[in-house]
Amino acid sequence: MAGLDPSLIAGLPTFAGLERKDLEILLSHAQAMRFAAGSSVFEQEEEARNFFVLLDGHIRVVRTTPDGQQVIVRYISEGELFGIAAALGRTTYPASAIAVADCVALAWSNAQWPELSARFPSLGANTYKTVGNRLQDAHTRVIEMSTEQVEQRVAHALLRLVKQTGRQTDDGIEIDFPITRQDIAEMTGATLHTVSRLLSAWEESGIVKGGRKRVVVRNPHQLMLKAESRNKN
Amino acid sequence: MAGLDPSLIAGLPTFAGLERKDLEILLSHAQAMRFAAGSSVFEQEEEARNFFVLLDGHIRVVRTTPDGQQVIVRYISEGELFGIAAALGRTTYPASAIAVADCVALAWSNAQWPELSARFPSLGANTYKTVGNRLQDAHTRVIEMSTEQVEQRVAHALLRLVKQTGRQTDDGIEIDFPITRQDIAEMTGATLHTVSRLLSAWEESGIVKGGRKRVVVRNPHQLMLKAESRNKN
DNA sequence: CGAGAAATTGAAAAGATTCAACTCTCGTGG
DNA sequence: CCACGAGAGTTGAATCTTTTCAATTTCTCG
Repeated sequence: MAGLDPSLIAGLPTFAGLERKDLEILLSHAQAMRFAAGSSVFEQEEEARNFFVLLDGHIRVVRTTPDGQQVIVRYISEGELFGIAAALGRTTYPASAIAVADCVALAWSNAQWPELSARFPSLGANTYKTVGNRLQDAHTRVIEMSTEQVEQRVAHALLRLVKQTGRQTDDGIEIDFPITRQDIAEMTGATLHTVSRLLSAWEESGIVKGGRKRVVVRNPHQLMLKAESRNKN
Repeated sequence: MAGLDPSLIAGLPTFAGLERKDLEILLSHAQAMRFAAGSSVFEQEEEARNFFVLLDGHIRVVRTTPDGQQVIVRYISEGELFGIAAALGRTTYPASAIAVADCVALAWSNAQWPELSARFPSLGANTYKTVGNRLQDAHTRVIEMSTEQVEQRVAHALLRLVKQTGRQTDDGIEIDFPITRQDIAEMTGATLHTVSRLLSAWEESGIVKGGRKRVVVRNPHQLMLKAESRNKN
């Protein structure tokens, strides 16, 4: 048993305020796991056994309605916590998590949460701060869906993705994982048709560049304008 | 200083698992406050000084967009926590809270949260469970807004209000505080016109009974049908 | 190279909003 | 005590955004 290296997680906000020694203790309880692109990390309604930190890759969190419609709750990127049902007193996962690229994650048993969070108060504080941000995000999304048109919502969603996972390329900033029009539709409460039309129009005016499962934002500033004003530009 | 009676809060889920003695300690740190109907408890963006438990009355939590549009985040009823920014590491309130009826609440200083939650672990656990439920609620709302039509969303919103604050009357179950069509619109991302038309239609078929700032649900079962199926009944 | 997934795009239809006018209700002040 | 005025609610008609339906095209991966 070689043990995991503390440098893996030392820089992450989740573990801010912890000593090197604490990190080693934490890691001694963790298990590294790999997930191939397209595979499921956990399923909605399943009994929550673990909580995770994503070390590499991208994960899509999806909730499915009783009648089979899917809504993308969020994308998780490197360094983020996910599957933290335990910290919120839940025994099942409220959504499914699917690897959209090959992923590496650290997993802790949920049974250890009370002990770990008590032993390392900053871990608890950091986690709850994350929860607070997610609650905030969810409300922001409710508000966007209430007050904005599809065009603005799609623009906002792209901007968020770019901010979260954008990778600079010659063409502009590319979203760093495969994403379909259907995915964007499921993030924004639109249909893939409407999203496709919007992206086509934006490509026309040089704001974005599309591709199969690819989106590159060439002109973030113009996209921001689309996101802000309810008037057509 | 007479001190507050533990029986005030003894039955509330938030304080489950605490001894009478603990409750007394907690109450010794709390301050009772009254808010007249229509008055503000705290404002969005304001520095978060306190967190609260509502003992009596009803509170509307509202977020306002930069361009002045309002969205109702939730209604708080008797026994519920609100303004719990501190537990999530926030220093400002993310929304405003307005008393929709005369209210009595207990307030604790946010500065005391770390101490209190450390001293009474079940208080912490209960609080985070509440947070988990609210996160869940917010996601549910995102999903509703993504996948449902206005009619279904309004039906769901009414059913939730009835469940949360319904009061049995001769006519049916009445929502226990003054609520306008505009309010319902702000909860569902619709316009007051559409809400008014829906309620008129439902009144026609005997499902609800309206009034100035009043809604009575006469036939919850039929309303559930409206909430479920995307087909017109 | 072929097949299936992903994307595009036109046309028709539907749902909800916007605009506008009008009515009702209730609390207040003369 | 009653009238009045503002807030709340209703409803028709026009308009607009988005969806739905349908037909094609394009891509890429095995």
